[in-house]
Amino acid sequence: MPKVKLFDENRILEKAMELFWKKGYHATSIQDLVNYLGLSRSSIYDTYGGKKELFNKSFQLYRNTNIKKVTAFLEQQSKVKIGFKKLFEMTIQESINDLDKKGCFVVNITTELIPGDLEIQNILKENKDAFSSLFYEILLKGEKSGEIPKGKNLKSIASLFYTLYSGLKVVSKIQPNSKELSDSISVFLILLE
Amino acid sequence: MPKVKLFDENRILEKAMELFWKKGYHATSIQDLVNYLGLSRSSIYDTYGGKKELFNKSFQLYRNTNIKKVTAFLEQQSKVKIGFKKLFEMTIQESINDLDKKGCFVVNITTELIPGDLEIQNILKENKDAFSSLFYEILLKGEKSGEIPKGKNLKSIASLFYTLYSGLKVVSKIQPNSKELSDSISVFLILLE
DNA sequence: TTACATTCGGAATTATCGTTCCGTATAATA
DNA sequence: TATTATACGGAACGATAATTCCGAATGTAA
Repeated sequence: MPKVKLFDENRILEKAMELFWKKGYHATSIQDLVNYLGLSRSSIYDTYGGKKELFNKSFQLYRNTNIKKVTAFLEQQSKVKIGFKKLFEMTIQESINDLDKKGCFVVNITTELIPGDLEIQNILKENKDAFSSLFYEILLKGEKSGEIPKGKNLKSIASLFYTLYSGLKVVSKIQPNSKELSDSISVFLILLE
Repeated sequence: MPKVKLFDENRILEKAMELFWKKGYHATSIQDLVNYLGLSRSSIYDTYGGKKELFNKSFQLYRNTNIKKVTAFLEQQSKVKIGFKKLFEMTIQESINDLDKKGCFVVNITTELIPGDLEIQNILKENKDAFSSLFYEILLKGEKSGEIPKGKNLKSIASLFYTLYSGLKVVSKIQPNSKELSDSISVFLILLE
């Protein structure tokens, strides 16, 4: 009967995610994965399929984790505007703490695999829509509660949030400067006043 | 005495720039370059050094072209706020026209080669500073002329412009939507009012 | 204890990578 | 016209890519 797996499939998937996140898809070789995961080639192929399959699973894990994290964070905030402010401040702080300068896995993959990978492109579209919708719902809540003045184009602001978030994650790779980024966010959030 | 070069070194450099721009650094092989440039391996190596050297020269050409283009564009505008609006609209239109979905070479390389390439990281920092300074000078001009109300944090707005531009170039790769992006920019530019 | 399905590590395989080398073709000079 | 430095194309090179294969190790069920 089958010998039981000697490693935790999900724990290993997390590690694969870290490596693809840091190095990107093309620059990560199977040898890199063997070294980093501590698994042999055959175990990787037997368990996950191949490089692309392992990548897809890692990337899915990242997206699932992220949308859940952000959703939970925003929904537990009592004040909408402060919630978004905290979210952006958190994003900045994460970039500063990330000595590896990994940036955002989604942003990195957007620029690396488009054009050329239509499957990923569709996934990225879904991901963007999920975040835009989340932002929009929260903004709407703020409008209804009177926190955000009526008459604002909330759809555009939601879209703008995603765009700005992506930009932050690019710029943070170059040299994350806490004051510069925080001040920018403060200026930006005047749009909700 | 030396046979004269049969190809235009700069024209070939432009083509190399196109290919690295579209495919990124790692995903572009020498064979890809041989096919796309119409040159043999030895000609590439004799003329440009190697893959990295050719890439560096291509990337430099892109940055030089871009900063000059944007500088000239903004300086020839009589009205500062309309100038920025036109600049962003132009950026959106370029993304829509770009069926290759190349995005921005600088943004693509930022996410692909950081972390891992300190030389490029420094170049990217210089490039960001050049654009931020340009934006700031133009904003200052608008403030002095009375077009932009006094009391705004122009340094932060300049930095925000660069961040937003980067975000636009990421999001545009997924699915450039003229109305969605234009509306976002309109909302964003309320910050100058 | 025995049987055996499955995991594992590492060698083997095939393809492609970046780079170098070399014989031939070329065109400006003497 | 003869000379010759250089550009050129393509073969060759060693390194590394992704993937497959296989024998030894493993641990559960009979």
